[in-house]
Amino acid sequence: MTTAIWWIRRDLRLADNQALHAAIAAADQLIPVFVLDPTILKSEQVGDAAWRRVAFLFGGLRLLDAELRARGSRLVILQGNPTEELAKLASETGATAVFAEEDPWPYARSRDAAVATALRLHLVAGLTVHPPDAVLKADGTPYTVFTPFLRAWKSRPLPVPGGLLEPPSVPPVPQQVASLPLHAERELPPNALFVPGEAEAQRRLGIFLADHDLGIYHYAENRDRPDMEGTSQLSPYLRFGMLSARQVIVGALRKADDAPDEQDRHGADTWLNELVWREFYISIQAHFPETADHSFRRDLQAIAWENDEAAFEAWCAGQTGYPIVDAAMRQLWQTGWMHNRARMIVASFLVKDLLIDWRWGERWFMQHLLDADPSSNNGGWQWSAGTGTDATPYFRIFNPILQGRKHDPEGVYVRSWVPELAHVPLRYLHAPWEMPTDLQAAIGCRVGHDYPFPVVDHGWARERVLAAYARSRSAG
DNA sequence: TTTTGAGTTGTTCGA
DNA sequence: GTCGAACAACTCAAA
Repeated sequence: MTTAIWWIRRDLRLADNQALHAAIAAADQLIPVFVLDPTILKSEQVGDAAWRRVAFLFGGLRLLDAELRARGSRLVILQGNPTEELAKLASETGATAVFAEEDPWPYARSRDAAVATALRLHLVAGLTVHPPDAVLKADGTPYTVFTPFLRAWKSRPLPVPGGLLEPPSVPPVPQQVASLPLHAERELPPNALFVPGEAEAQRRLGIFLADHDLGIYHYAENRDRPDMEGTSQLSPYLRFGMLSARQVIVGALRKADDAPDEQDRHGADTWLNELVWREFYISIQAHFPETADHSFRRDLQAIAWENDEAAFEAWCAGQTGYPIVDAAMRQLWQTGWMHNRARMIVASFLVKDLLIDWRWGERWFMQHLLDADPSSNNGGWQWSAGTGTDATPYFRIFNPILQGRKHDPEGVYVRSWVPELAHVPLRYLHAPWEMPTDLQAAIGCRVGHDYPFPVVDHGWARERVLAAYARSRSAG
């Protein structure tokens, strides 16, 4: 009788789970384990900032437990240092091996290295369709520019072994193994935007892939409109592995192949590209772990950030006086999610307009986004800051007024998240300080009283950040 | 080794 | 209001 441990980390699913399959193939008894790691939970909890993520995770774990019980198994919850907890479990049960999905996040790698010194740890691919070492340049070094990476990625055959896509039957758990209860500080409200679980993830994927005005075929036209539900909103599910990258990418490729016309195919292609961006940033993190807390570009490591605490608080609270920025930050605070276009706008605003270190924004996103993934979040912030892998021209600075007018042309997004601006005429909605004072009084929205003045003048801030970047570049 | 083409997502200004 | 050019130079990838 051999016993194996399936160590679940960010792959909360039964279908298309290569680590689970490898574990099943190796053992007669299987112990599915999730270790509540204080290092992760603590670092994510500043105040109770991460309560929503924890609640989403715990909800997902409970549902995974229910799915396992329906198959005669169950989920074992442990708490503490993973090496100690797993070693203890292995000695109690006689488990001889641990199977887990590979994760290139620097903390995950050091954690796994520690576990591997104590136990036979098998790390199995699955976080991405193509593991970081599978997409390399001809000379064996990693890509650092997206487009060539995309070409190479697409030229690789898609590994789709048969049978993996269906949930497997799971061997039983030894009787004596104890599990801790899951108590979240706060539970997700019943009307939460995101309901956890593999079944919900599959349901949402099915809806996005179906033919309708807000589906994959219209993604290319709709994706930049935060006032519409034109994106898949699958990111929290990918983050916790309630869906596999392969399930999603196979879906996108099939829809691209089946597209009735060129425009539909373009929609599916555009969405696929976004998924390849995820793979790209995971590859970057695997090969350049130092970029987790440093600019990828060395010449931009010496920027003299302003780091004004009060300005940062205004940004966090959605009180900057720029409506599109405030709408987005309040959407994040209230739902744990933010539209992708809005992420770019608030990131550009924090870094370029407020001249605040991109790491501050990165941390805020990590704490509040349900989908916060170290690789994608870091890559996105470094891209916005212009410090990342794809050198964006230094002069690409978003104008929050123009971005608002362009991407929220009817003001629906701003009005739904910034209710004090609900009655501001569209003409002034993205620059309310330009409203005549008698109009402000008439509609009950006095700028400086009911809604803040801009924390910074965009034109002035633009010159300031250009100068700060120029100084760093000439110093480096 | 050298050369060549290209690089997610913009803004501003002046005609 | 619309349109095209300027905004710099640099690094990467591949031939």
